Order: sequence, then C-alpha cells, then structure tokens
Amino acid sequence: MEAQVLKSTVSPVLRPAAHAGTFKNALLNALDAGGIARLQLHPVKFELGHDIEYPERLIENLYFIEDGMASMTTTFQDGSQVEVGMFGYKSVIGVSALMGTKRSLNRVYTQIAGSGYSCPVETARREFALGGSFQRLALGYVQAQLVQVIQLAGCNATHNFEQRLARWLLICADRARCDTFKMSQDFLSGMLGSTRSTMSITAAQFKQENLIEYARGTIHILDKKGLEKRACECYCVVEDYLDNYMQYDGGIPA
Amino acid sequence: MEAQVLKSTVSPVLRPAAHAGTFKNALLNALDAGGIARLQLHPVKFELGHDIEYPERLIENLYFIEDGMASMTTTFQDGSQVEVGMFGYKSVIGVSALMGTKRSLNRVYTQIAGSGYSCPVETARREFALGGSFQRLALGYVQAQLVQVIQLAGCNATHNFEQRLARWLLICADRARCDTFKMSQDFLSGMLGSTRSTMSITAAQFKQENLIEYARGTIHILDKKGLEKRACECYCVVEDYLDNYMQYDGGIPA
DNA sequence: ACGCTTATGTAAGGTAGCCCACAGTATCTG
DNA sequence: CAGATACTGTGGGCTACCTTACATAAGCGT
Repeated sequence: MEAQVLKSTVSPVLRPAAHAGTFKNALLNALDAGGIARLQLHPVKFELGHDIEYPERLIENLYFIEDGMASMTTTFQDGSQVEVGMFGYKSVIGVSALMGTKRSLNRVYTQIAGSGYSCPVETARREFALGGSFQRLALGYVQAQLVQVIQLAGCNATHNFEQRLARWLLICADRARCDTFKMSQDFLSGMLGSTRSTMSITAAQFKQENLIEYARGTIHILDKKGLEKRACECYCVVEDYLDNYMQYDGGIPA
Repeated sequence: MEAQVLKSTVSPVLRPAAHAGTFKNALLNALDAGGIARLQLHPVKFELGHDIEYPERLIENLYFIEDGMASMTTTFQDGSQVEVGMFGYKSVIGVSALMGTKRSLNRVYTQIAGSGYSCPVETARREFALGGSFQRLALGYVQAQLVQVIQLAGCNATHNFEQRLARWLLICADRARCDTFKMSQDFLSGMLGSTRSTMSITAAQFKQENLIEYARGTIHILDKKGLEKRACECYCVVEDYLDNYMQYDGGIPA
C-alpha cells in the first residue's frame, strides 16, 4: 500500500496498514480496535517543510505522527516566527478542531520528515462525540499540550538561551526518537526567539564539550545526560508529563 | 442568600441567585437554563490572595468568576513564580479536570478580590458527558486558554519588558472590568519574570506620560489607548479571540 | 509617638544578548 | 568549473536588563 504524500490533492480512501495496538503513534496505540476502524485512518508522509496547518486555513484532517517531528509557530506582525510547540509520535495534530475551532490559528509544519496517519475532521468529531476512549485520549492530549505550552511560557520568561537550547535539543530528540536532524543554526535560533550570533556561540560551547556536533545544517546529539545538566527543568517537567499522562486513566499519578 | 466564602469548609447546597441569561460570567450567561440548573452552582467569594488551585492538590470544584481576577502561575524549582494565565469573568477555572486531570499542576489564586460561582467537579463531568452546550462551551474555553498561553509563550520569547507590562495592564483591566488594582511593583515584576528595578523605571515612564498612576501598592490605569500603543500585538490577539470565540458557534469567524 | 514593615526611587557595575558587518567554506546549479 | 547560495565563525559596539545596595517615605501596630 502506498502512503499518501501530503502534498498530493488526490486522497483515495485506504485502510491503515497497522491494527490497534501495533501503531508507533502512542495515541493510536492506546485506542481500541473499534475506534481505529471508525477513524478511517489514512497513511501519509510528512515531507520536510510541509505546512500541516496554516493560519486562517480550514483544518480538514487530524494527523497522527509515527515518525518525524513537526513544530507549531506563532507569527508576529513583523513576520518573525517563534516556536510554541513540538509534535511527535506521542502527539496528535489538529485537536483544536475538536474544540470547535474551524480554522487554524498557528502554523504547524514538518521539521523532521516522517510518516503517520490522517483522519478527516468530521470523522474525528463523530468519534469524539461518542464519548469513548477516543474522546478520553484526545482530551488527555489537549491537556498535555496545555501543560507543555504553559511550561514554555514560563521558560521563555525566565531561562537563558543556553538552557533553552539544551531543552529544545532534548525535546526534539525525544519527539522524533532520533538524535540527528537537519536544522541550520540560523533557523533554530529563530525558533527560540534569538539570533544566529548568539546561537553560534552557544552551539560552539556545546560542541567543544562534546555534547553535540554539527556541520552545515545537520545537528547530532552526542551526550543527552550532559545536555540535561545544561537544560532547565522545563525539559523534565514536559517529558515526564507526556510519558505518564496516559498511564493513569487520563490523570496524573495519584 | 449568603455567598459562600472560599475559605470556609462548610458548603451547604444553595441555589444560584441568578438564572440563565442573567449571569455576569460570560460562559454561564451563554448556558441554557437546564444546564444552569444541573450544574448546582454555588455562590462564592474570592478573597485576595486565596489559592483556588494549588499544585498537586485535588481539583474539587470548577469556578466561574463574575468579578475580580485570578492568575495562574508556574513555580520553578528555585521557588520563583511566573504568571502563565489570567482569569476573569470570561473564564472558567478548572477545566483541566474535565480533560481527565485529577490534580492541579499550577497555582491559581485571586489577584483582585471578587465573587462568582463554584460547581463540583463530578457534577461538571456529568454535564460535560451529556455532550450539550456545556461541553461545547467548556471545550471552546479550553481552546481559548490554549490560544492565550501560546501567544504568551511567543510574547515572552520576543517582546521586551515595556511591551509586556503594557500588555499585562490592559489584559488585567479587561479581565477584571476595573482600572484600579492593588498590586505592588515588586510583585508584578515577578509575575512578568523580571525585576523590581526594571519595573520601577518602566512604571515611572508610564506615569510620566500619564498612562498610569500608582502609589504604594495600588495601580490605576489612566489611558488605555496610550497603553495599547506601548503594548505588543499580543494584547489584541488575545482579547479579540476571547471576545469573539463564543459568537461563532464555538469557532472563529468563517 | 515610636519603631517596624512595606513600597518605591535611584544608582553603579556587570553581563547576556542584540545588531551589523565581514570573512571563510561547503553545497548546489547550470 | 565558475558562480551563486547557504551555513557558520567572529568581532565590535550597543542596549536592555540584572544584581546589589542604599535611601526615602508611607502605612501599620503597639
């Protein structure tokens, strides 16, 4: 079965390749077989740089990432963009459509190419309305997204560039289950709301301490433990929540 | 009918004073009479400084503010707190309990004393499960909260202290429908992730331009239009969304 | 009235990070 | 292979902001 490439306009209805319990996406994996069947999942590829959501554009599908990573950004009036969220195999993109929003407010686009599944918004709405495990999982993920952005808002107000860069690298590696990614310093500094010259200096420090290595648009993480020491606590807070929120019947540990 | 003071432990079941369509709280006001009746609303007073939610503590009630303002903060390991959200008469506090979370992750506490209604979590969960207008309103508000925090995360990464202070003052005035509030410079600078000395200088500038006046822990806004010019766009983005999200069947304008 | 606490003004010194500019080099393109 | 483009290093000047410290004054309790 061919995976649908996101950029194509044709979208024949295909059955998902995997069955309940065999998905790489954590949410799909936690869903029962009936829910999987009803969602009409559809394999997709996420190509580097592709816009999954775009401001003002209708949200037509939910996306479940299996491999790769996507960023959500806010665009300011002067055109600058700052990252406000990261999606990976523990995420579902487009849940705001389930909260009554029709058009996206932020840009979401592929940072690390990969693949996953799509699901038509209307199908997802119907499944959500059933009030079963899909609703529970979707709401749990919304809460997880909220926790992440809240922590990020505090982090951006408080922590310095070095801490935030280390945090970003670690979260990116976790989301994409991958220690190497194509990403120029220029680009990444912008995501963090900073500048290339600041980035260059900090990256050089990390490189000199063998925490990372990089060359012409490719970053490779060498020492996660070392980076954790340089990162702010926000990394642990976010990752701990994401790792655990599904294990406790949708709540955090008692 | 006596309003229940939040700090009391006794909470006799009382009927709300107002009926559907007569509430000052925007969400309650949008709810149908049946929903209002089923929610078992209970008048409460919010006393200055009172903790409405606290990290790790069970969320027992949802709160609908009618007057006053509450802040949500993140607490870092070093004990410092930064504001990550503001609640007022267009808000409901505790929706994360509807998303499957049992215990609060952040502190939410009264910044400007006021009053409102409480609703037991289990009652709210039952009403939510009905899938009617309460569910629609609650989900819409979750989305609104997400929009706000997302904007804040970007704002904190990009905009300078002066812009953010002006934004904060304007949003506070909107949330509380009130241009005067008790709040020391020291305290407010901390909320914004900055320091008192920075705050003192910026506040003096605003004062000199007759945008605000203040004395010993009381701030008074004199010129909103003037402050808007000093604030970043984040103020408008957030307020526009809050003002409009309920008018379009839960979605943003088509 | 007296001291205590709290709120604010102010100032010096230090630093992180911004802006700008230029240089070197790797990759890509025709 | 020549030129164009993209990625990174580096340096200088500048500013916002932090840290610390001290001074003043208003409110508060006794």
